[in-house]
Amino acid sequence: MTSDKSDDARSINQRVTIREVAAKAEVALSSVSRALSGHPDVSDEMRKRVKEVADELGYEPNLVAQSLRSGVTRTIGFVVRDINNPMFALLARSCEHELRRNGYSMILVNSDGNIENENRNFSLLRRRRVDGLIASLVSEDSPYLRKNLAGPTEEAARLDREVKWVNASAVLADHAAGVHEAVTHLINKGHREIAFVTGSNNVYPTRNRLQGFTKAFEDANIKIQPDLMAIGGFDAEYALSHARILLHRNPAPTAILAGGHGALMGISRALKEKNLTMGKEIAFIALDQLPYLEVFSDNISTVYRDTEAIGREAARLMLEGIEGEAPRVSIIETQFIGRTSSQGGL
Amino acid sequence: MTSDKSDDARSINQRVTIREVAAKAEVALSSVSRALSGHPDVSDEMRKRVKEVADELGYEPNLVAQSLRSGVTRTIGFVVRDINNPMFALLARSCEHELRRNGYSMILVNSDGNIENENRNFSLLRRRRVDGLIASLVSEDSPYLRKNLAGPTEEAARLDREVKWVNASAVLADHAAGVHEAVTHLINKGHREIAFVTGSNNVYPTRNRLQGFTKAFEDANIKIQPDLMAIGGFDAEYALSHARILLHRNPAPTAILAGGHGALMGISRALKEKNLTMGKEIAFIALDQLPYLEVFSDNISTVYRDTEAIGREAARLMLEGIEGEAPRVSIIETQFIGRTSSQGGL
DNA sequence: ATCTTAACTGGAAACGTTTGCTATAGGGAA
DNA sequence: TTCCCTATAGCAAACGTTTCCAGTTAAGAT
Repeated sequence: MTSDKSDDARSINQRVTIREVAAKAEVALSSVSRALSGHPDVSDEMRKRVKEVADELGYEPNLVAQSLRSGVTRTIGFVVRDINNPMFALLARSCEHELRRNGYSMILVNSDGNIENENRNFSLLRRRRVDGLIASLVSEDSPYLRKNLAGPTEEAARLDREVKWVNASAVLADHAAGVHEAVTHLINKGHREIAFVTGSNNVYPTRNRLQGFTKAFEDANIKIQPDLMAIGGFDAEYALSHARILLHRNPAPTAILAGGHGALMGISRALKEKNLTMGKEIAFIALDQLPYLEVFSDNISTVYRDTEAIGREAARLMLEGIEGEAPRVSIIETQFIGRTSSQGGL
Repeated sequence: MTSDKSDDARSINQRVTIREVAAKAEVALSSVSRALSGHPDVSDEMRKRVKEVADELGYEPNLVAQSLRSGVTRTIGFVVRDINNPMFALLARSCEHELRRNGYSMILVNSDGNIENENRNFSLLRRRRVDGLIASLVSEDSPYLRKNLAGPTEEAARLDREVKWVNASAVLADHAAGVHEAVTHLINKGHREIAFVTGSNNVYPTRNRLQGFTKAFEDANIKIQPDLMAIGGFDAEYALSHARILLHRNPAPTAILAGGHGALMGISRALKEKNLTMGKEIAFIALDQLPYLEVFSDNISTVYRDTEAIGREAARLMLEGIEGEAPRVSIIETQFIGRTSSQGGL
């Protein structure tokens, strides 16, 4: 409870600066800077002396001043579409880890699915002079995008988004492949009434999944039934209301696909309402391996992608870009993992 | 002296500074600064003119320079014990939201349960001159704590940790109350062999839960059985191996408590191995309302606390502290929520 | 012995803001 | 008229670094 006076005056007052180190070591400011930053033009003697004094005084360089002078903040902004999706937590985590391993910090901001928020977030991060932006955009046709992605001063990397006119790095998952696999699996088992609930198609993952979905039908020479597709909302409410409608259809769907976290939540609630069990009365596949599924719902068939790899890869692309390398696009593969929830339904 | 060439280069590559705004508006630097920062000593005419020019040039203030000059970064560091625990994701999210609402950014760093990492994280954030630190410490007796929490220059707030000798704000959950309620519930139903798997007691939540646990036995005048308590590890592996041992005990436990995310994972795996179903052969209670439980495992009895409120409250304490108010401790209540998993077992 | 060079070291000017101080103009009071 | 405010505006000095440039010294080359 009692604050200690045991430390010297320094800890009560301001922080130690390079100037004080220089004074105590009786050398020039510039020498301290060079000694501490590993500059070659410093004698061993000098480096040793300065380091000793710096340690003794508990000197900790001011990154703010360093940034101002050097023009580099060693900070990356991470703009996330909607952090309610636990997928993003995982992504952010692995990305932060990789960045910090390379001496960068990450500032994470959440757009809450709102374009205006997203724009404000970009602006904030730009004012903070981050060295780079990693973004999972709310929409690929926001009116602010041009301003926010075409900035000349910082690197940009997109997470699972296509923006044709901007030449920045991106990590894209090959959703289509996994979805194709999953749907083909269902078709082969005899399913014809396959429902699909997903977010809006103003972002790449939705469009890409739809491609996989329709291609599977085409390849099987089966006509797709548009009224079994609910495309438009990422939230559980959208999914719940549309799943209800789909389940009342005649003929009822024998299988149902959830295009992400919100869809998964909404659909599972709708199924519970009608007392339908996944893998029994209806086949179910989650088109994303949400992290919480590992814990309890290990019966759920999913389209898997290595989310941590995506975060790590995004960080790598970012660092490469900062190093001056040309932007590139990295594709992460996906894979259907059949478990019991995709059985039954027929 | 810089040449025309470099001036050109600057206007293409570099960002607009206050100096360029001043030049174009034909006023002094200081006037631009005052006009844009809302300083009172500025005529309406001046403010209007400056704002117009600033907008026209797309001026965005350099927060790095502002920070250096003003000594304030409007950034809070959030040091999290182990981000693998989904609890922390939720916490961080609500905290970030509240901070940003008040004009602050958050830098989140993960200690991975390691004291050395934690120390490095503190050091990094201090070098970044954050205005405050919010920390869920790895341990309450780390040797680095004195250095890291007693800093004179930034505010500190603790998340669910007791450190008696430091006078900083804290948010503490009243785990004991909820656990007491839960255990009393079990005792009243006739349980006597109640097992408890939890993390190590070098942090407050473990100790506090233990208090509630033992008090419930005392109040019921029943002797506690120490060999039913596994205290020591936060990870699922620890919980798994100790749950196995506990389940082989004779007499076998009729109920089992999980003291957090890792314990929950480990125990549920151990139960599955022995083909025991929660709520049937054995009663089960999670001493934390992990966020993923809402999605699928809505049958699990828990001790609930409002995690988002904790994050929000931490942010508030931080902001209060920055405003100059005295540190204070905020208690969040907990509550036993009985569902089907805590039935059976007898 | 003198010149060159190499290996440092120190001084001072940036980086982009904020802010204390001083200067000016115009208006009201004396 | 003279004097003193008040309301603005501008100048210049910080903030804590890095880095360019110019010295200094000692050693090697001639």
